[in-house]
Amino acid sequence: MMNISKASKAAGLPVKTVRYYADIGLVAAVQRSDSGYRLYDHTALRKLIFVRRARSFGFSIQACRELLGLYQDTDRTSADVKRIAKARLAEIEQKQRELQSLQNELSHLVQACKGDHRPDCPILDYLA
Amino acid sequence: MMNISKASKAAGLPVKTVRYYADIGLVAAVQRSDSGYRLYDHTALRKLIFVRRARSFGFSIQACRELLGLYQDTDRTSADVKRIAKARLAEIEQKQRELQSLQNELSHLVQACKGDHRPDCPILDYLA
DNA sequence: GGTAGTGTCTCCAGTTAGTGGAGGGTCAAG
DNA sequence: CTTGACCCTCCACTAACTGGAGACACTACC
Repeated sequence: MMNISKASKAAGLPVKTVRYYADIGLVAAVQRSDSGYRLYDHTALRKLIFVRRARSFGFSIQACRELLGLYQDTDRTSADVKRIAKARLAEIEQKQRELQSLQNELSHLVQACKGDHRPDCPILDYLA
Repeated sequence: MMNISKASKAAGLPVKTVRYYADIGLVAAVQRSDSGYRLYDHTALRKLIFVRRARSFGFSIQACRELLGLYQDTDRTSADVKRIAKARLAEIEQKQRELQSLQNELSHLVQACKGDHRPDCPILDYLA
């Protein structure tokens, strides 16, 4: 069991955000210490990490709830799990394609630049 | 020249958002019609598309301003352009790595599921 | 020329997902 | 037993939209 700052460091999230996720019932602390401190275990930590990654790609809190639900709701049929996961996977793949094209555009920009002290950069005409 | 709804459709953004970007001076309309309608051209459209993609990967409006600035500020030295673009490129590459690992996790989930009507799914124990 | 329907305008209020800070209790070291 | 780092709650604020009201504009058909 670890307290909130250790969990937040390990998850790569601000303490404030971890507390917020607990408040809205997204990732609850496993329990409270006698003095009221939130306590997290390995499982809760994994959920925090999962949420951080999912959030960083624009999945909404609601979508994160659904994704976490995949792991937890034992009343769901296997087919339900698969359907939801597949839909998200398609979104991820779409994001990956768009990210690739963003990367291409920027790396083209970087390579086209001589990187010297003159203000001319071939790409400056690109949108002109 | 096209009006706002045509530009927004072509850019894949809601009209409201395009108007918002104009309001905050991120992507201005090229001009107004006699009746006050915002008018966009090909260049403005490219900017809208660029912003949509950048935003969808968590670049802030401020970061988008900087990225668009790369193309437009002819007072910038080539070295400045390169430095800023490189920093963003590193961020993009980091996002791509994280996206990959998110995809792995989900596609593992999908493949582990038989997709039948029973509630058991091998992954349900993953976080239990 | 009139009017229905859609598009556009501004302005203001609400939402999502946090973030900052005040005010106050807790714990471990010296 | 005090000092510094940590934790708590609560409330206000921010970023980036999003929805809706009220009003003007444009197209198209009668």
